[in-house]
Amino acid sequence: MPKTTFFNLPEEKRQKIIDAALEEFARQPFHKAKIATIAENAGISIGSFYQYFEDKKDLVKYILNLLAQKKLEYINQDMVANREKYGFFELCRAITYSGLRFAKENAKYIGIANTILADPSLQSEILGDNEQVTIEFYKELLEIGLAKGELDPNIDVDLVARFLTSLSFSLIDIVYKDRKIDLNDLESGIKVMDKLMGFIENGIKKRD
Amino acid sequence: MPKTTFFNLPEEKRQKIIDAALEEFARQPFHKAKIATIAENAGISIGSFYQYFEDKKDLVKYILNLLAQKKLEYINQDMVANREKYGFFELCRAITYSGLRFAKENAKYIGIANTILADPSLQSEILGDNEQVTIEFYKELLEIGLAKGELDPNIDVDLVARFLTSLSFSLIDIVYKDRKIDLNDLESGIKVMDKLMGFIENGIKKRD
DNA sequence: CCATAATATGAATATGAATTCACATTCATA
DNA sequence: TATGAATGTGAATTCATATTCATATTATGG
Repeated sequence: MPKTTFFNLPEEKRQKIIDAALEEFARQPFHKAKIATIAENAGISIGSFYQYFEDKKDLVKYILNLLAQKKLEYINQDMVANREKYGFFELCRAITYSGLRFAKENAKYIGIANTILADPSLQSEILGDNEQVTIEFYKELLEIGLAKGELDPNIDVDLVARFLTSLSFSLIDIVYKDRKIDLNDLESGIKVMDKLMGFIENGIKKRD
Repeated sequence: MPKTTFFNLPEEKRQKIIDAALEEFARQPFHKAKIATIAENAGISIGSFYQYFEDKKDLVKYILNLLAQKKLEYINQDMVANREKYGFFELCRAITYSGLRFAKENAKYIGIANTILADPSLQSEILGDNEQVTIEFYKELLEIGLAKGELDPNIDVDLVARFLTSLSFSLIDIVYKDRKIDLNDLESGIKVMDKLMGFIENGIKKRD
C-alpha cells in the first residue's frame, strides 16, 4: 500500500504518477522498469517517490490492483449480481464482451499483468489467486447453467471452467497482440468473440 | 550463437551447461537469472562461461532454439510431411497430442519461453516470428481441410488459425500450471485434449 | 510572523550482477 | 618433454539502479 503521503497528494499529481508507472511497466518487465524514469515522467523527484511508496513492489502491487479494479468496472454489475436470471451463454457473452471493451480501451496496459507475472517470485506475492477467482466464478456459472438444464450434463465443470478462463485470456491476447485486428473497430473484435462463443456453445450446450 | 569453444567441449560438459541454464531460466525471468548460478551449477567458472558464450542473450537464444527443436521432434514427421493424406481433425489431434507429450516430458521447461517472452524487449529480438510460423502452419491445414470439404466453408481461416494457435498454448498452460492435472498420468491430459478438440470440431466442422 | 511539521529534492550510498582480465592450467604437437 | 596455443579461473571492475539521507522548501496553526 502506498503511504498516506501519496493519498494526501492532489488528485492530478497522483494521477500523473500512476500514468507514468503504467507507461513504464507496460514497456518494461518489473526488473527493468526504472523508478527514475517513472519519477521523471511524473514530474517528481526520486526522493518524493520514496515519500509516497514503500518501494518498487509497493508501487507495482498498487498499479495491478488499480487495473483489476478498472477491469471490474467494465462488466455489467447487474448481470453479475442477478446471475440466476440470465442464461449461461448470455452471461458468458457479456463477460467476454466487457473484457473486450476493457482491452480496447486499455490496449497499452493489458500486457502489464502478464509481464509482471512472468516473474515467478512476484506471482505468488503480488497476484496470488486472482486467476483462481476467475475459475471459481466460471464454475459457479456452469453449475447454475447445469441446474437449469442449459448445459450438457456430461461436462466436467472443473475442466470447462479452466478452459473458459484460459480462453478469455486467449481472446484478449488475440485482440491485443494481433495487428490484424483493428481495436478501433470494435466490430471485428465482436466477430472474434462470436467465433469464440460459437466454439464454446457448440462444445458444451445441451443437445436434444 | 555460442562460440566455437562451446562446441569443442565434450558432449557431457556441454549438456551440463545446458541443463544448468534450463534450470535457472525455468526458475527466474531473464533479468533475474544469474550467470553465476548457471556457471556454478554447471561446474564451470564464470570466466569459462564467457569463453563459450558471447553474453547472456546469446545463451538464452541458444536455449530457446534447443527447446523449439526438441518440441519439433515430438510431432509425427510422417504426418506433417504427408499432411494431405490425413484428415484435418486427425492432424490437429496428433499435433496437440505431441504438444502434450512434450509438455509431460519437459514439464519443468515449458514455462521458459513464456517467461522469456514476457520481456517486450526480448520478444522481437529472440523469438520474433516463431508464433507466426505456427499460425501459418494451421492456416495451411485449414486450407487443405476446406479444399477437402471437411470444414465449414464460412469459417475465417485467418481467425481460426489464430485461435488454434492460441488454444494450443492454452492447453499447454492448463496442463502445465494446474496441479489438478497429473502429468504422470497422460490419460487425464488426453481427456483435456479431447475436450479441446471437441470444442474445435463442433465449432468448425462442416454440417450437413 | 514565528515555529514546527510536512513535504520535496537529488547527490551520495548500497547493492547486485554482468563482464573483463591477468594469470594458471591443460593439452596437442614437435 | 618442451612449448605455446587453447582453455580455465574468479577476483576486480564496471555499470545500472534501488534506496537513503541531509538539507531545502513549503504549509499550518498559534
